[in-house]
Amino acid sequence: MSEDFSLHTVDVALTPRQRFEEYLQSRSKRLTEQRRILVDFIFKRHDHFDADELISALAAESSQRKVSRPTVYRTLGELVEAGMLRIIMENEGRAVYDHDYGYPAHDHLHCGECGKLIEFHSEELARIRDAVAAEHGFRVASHRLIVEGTCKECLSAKRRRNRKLDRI
Amino acid sequence: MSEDFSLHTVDVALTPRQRFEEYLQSRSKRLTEQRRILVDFIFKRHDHFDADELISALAAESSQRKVSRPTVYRTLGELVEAGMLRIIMENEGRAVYDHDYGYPAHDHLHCGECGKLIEFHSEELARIRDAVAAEHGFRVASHRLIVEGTCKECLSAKRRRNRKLDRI
DNA sequence: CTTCGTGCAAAACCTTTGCATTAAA
DNA sequence: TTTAATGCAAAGGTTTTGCACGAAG
Repeated sequence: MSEDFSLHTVDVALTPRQRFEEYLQSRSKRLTEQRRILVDFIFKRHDHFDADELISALAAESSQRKVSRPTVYRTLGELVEAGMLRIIMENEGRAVYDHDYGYPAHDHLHCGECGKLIEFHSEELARIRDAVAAEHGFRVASHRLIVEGTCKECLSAKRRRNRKLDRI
Repeated sequence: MSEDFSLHTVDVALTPRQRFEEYLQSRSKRLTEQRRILVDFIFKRHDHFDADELISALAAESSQRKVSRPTVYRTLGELVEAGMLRIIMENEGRAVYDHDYGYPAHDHLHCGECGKLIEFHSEELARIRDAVAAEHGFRVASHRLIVEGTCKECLSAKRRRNRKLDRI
């Protein structure tokens, strides 16, 4: 049983880089320059991204030495294994990654008009999830919830358009 | 506003094939032999599948005339557009489809050990989803929730293995 | 030194598309 | 008879892999 909680009892005071180092050491993997660049870059700010966006953004930072595409993919996989990133959805065939470390658990509202992702957190949701799982004797590791729809801004824009049409 | 409810007020008494015919007619599309084979085959029983499994299963039914791979993909897209199928997850790069017609709304527990998908329904969940969306002025179209973890059977198997190890 | 990681190019893989042919309506 | 749909083959686009070289421990 104890190993099942180990993922959740990591020291949250560690920086992402330190956390990643810890993971790498535990697997006898090496902290290379490329992995260092990537973990620092990815956790510099909180946002959602896909592999291509990451590679472009990295290339834009001329100060950074470039990291090859295969290495980016390999490192993304390691960060997911380490529990530091998670894939929240597939957008047009590309996996969209989200921070899963140093940031509170959350889910997303996804606007189908503008593509925006709005984060929210609900304790109640976790409670229901656990209750349902318990009914089935299922042990929860995590969950992924995306609510599809239209955001406030796009709804307003639509209403404006409709009002205009009404007047014609 | 009225158009926003139209998707939910379709006549549920229609068979999947009839429902699909209705959709096709509304778009001036034709009810071809291939589309008939596919809609009948897919809705013959309720389960989750990916394009490849569907093609194999169809090929196994020697009685059925075969449908080409591109046509299968095209028809799956149409059934999704018609609101009769939905993609619940990506499994190893392949889109996993689930019935979204003639079957009550539901979400899934996904066992990471055996890959099983367990369905459940929760009114409370929909309530929370709507409350959160309302807080953000977001209009909900649908949602996708997957709870990852380990199912009862795989937990038992694991416990058996552990007990054995303990005795050594 | 030994082993692991990187970069390059090529491959793998699911899904989509162009086009000539076939079949709905 | 007109227009949409199919099947084939080939292309698309993301992600993965084989392998020789380079770097970490």
